[in-house]
Amino acid sequence: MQEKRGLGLPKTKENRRVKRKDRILDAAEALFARHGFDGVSMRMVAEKAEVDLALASYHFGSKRGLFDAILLRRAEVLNETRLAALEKCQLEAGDGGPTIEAIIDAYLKPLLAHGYEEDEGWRHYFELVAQVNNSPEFGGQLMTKYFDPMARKFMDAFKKALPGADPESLYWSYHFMSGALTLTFANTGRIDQLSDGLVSSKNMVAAYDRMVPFVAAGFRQLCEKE
Amino acid sequence: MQEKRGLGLPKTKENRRVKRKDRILDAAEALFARHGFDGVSMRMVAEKAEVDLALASYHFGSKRGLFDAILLRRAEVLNETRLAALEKCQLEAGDGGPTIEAIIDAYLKPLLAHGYEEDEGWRHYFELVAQVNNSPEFGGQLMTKYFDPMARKFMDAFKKALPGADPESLYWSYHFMSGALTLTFANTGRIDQLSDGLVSSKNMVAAYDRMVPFVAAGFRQLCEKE
DNA sequence: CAAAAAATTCAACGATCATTGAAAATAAGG
DNA sequence: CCTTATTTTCAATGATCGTTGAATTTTTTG
Repeated sequence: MQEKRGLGLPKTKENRRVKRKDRILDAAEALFARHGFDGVSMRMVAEKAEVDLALASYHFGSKRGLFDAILLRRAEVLNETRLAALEKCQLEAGDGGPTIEAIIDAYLKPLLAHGYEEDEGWRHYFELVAQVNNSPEFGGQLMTKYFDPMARKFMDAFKKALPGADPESLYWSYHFMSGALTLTFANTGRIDQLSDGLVSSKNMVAAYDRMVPFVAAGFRQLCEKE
Repeated sequence: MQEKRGLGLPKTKENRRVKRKDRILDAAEALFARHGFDGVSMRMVAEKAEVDLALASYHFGSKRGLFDAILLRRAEVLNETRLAALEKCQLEAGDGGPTIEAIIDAYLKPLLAHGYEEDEGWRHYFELVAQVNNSPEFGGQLMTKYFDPMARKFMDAFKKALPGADPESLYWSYHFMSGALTLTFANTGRIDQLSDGLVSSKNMVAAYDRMVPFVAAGFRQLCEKE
């Protein structure tokens, strides 16, 4: 009911041309994050994005194509930011290499870097990744597809920081970190209810401040020699 | 294609009457665990359970009713087992109360107790809980509904074992443990791929042996006074 | 400005969805 | 054995699903 095409202020030219694809991505991202792949219909996406039903299929080929485009869009940004943070802390550390805390920090902090508090798009994206990561159907292959090269670089850094560690323990430690991270950013409100409102799941800085030492201690306990 | 009604050996009487409801629950549990609530149709359930399409609606009222029945069925068992393990370790510990490791052990070990390796039903259930736990739509309220009283008893035990700890840190620590646990039991195969097959996500005992010290160290680092 | 290309709309396709009322079959109770 | 209650089947409902071909509009290109 908003405005019919033609009338209303048409804004700038590209505000109507390229913006439609992005509006579809943003709307679908929010919906997939909340309801999962099968809980969202193309009609819901079209309505939320205020575009014609057929337009998403035209731009992305299929519902699955739309889903993949959403995952890819921010994965590229996130991977670059994480790897940049890793290289930065490696350069600063010198020969000895960075500490466990510094590596974990490089892994976690980028999630808060892209204006997490302000940009609901990133919040939706992390909620989506949390669902994908825990999906037995697609979790393994999709996380591998979009995050593996980045994750392997971090694994190498951990190995160097924890010389002589049991490799299996290293991978499990990373896995535990991934699980803690994704549930935290899943924004389910669970911790709010369990703590009777004492803890707010919206306060990601508070969660971040605790996740780094928590995970670091776990890594050390499990992987530190002697 | 198995056997049509009437012919074939009808087994005992109740083997055909009550067993149908259980067959529906088992089939739906496996399907929901893999595809999520919206990824499963009543027809898929009926086909897998080898019953008529209308039977699940008759027994459980609706698709959502079926879903809730699945969650509830094993939640009751799991909560009892966990609380029994908690009380047992509290009795054995005496006045000083149990250690962090003992409490975490009481929380984690019951997942392996119900014949995890043999009983695929429990494996499916944990996969389902992993998805629910990370679902922004239902995660918070469903986990609260089915696991809150048990979780609060464990929180009390943690508080007693870590006197003077910042309450917020305690809740976050529990949250991180929950995330690590659910992702591990989600069985996504992610860790297999990341480690090039070095680590098998099927080896839950290996994961358990590492999760206890990992999480315990995190709790201590974050919540131990001194 | 005209022609070509890209983007958008419209209408419809066949398939599948969850649910249900009525009929049929089975089990339980007297 | 007869009656009643429960369970199971059957058939159909209206709704919604993802996708698509053709028509129309808008943008780009020459």
